[in-house]
Amino acid sequence: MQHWLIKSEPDVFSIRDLAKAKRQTTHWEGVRNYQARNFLRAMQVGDLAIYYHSNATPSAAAGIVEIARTAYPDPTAWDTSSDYHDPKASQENPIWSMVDVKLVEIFPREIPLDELRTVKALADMELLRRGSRLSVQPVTAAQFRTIEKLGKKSSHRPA
DNA sequence: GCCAACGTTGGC
DNA sequence: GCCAACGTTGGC
Repeated sequence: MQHWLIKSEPDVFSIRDLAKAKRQTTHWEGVRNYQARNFLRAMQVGDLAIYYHSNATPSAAAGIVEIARTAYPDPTAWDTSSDYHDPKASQENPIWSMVDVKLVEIFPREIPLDELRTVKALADMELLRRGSRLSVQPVTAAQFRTIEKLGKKSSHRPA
C-alpha cells in the first residue's frame, strides 16, 4: 500500500466539509499540475493520504482519507463554467484526472506546519521543502505513521 | 495583501 | 531549445 499527502484550502473544501459530504466521499477534482496528476494516476484503492489544509490559519495536517476510486477523467477540465476549466481539455482528450477520496478520520488535534517542521522523522518530506507547491505528493509509510501519531496526541503536555 | 518560488507559455 | 514574461501557490 502507498501513502500520500493531498492539499486542500479549507476555505474551498475542508476536512469538515468532507465529513458532511454524502458517504463522506468526494471527487478530488481540479488538479492542474502534471506531476500531481501523475501521482493521482498511481493511486490504488485503499491507499491512505494525509489531508493537509493549505493557505489556512494555521496551515496544518488535519486528518486521514483513503482512496476510494482510482483515477478517471476530471470533467471540470472541459466544463467552461468551472473555475478549473482548461481550454485544451475535452471529453475526447480529458488531460486531467481525479480520484475519489473517503474520510477515515479527522485528527483530534491538527498538526500545524510549524510543528511538522520540528519533527526529525519528517525532515525529508516534500511538503517541508522550501518553495514546495506540489498538491499531491507521496509520503513514506514511516512519515505517514509519524503524522498519524502526532494527530492522536492530545497535546504536548504529559498525559 | 505581499511576495518568493515555482510552473507554463510563447516569441525567437 | 532558450529564456523572459506571466500566472499561480501558499506561507506569512
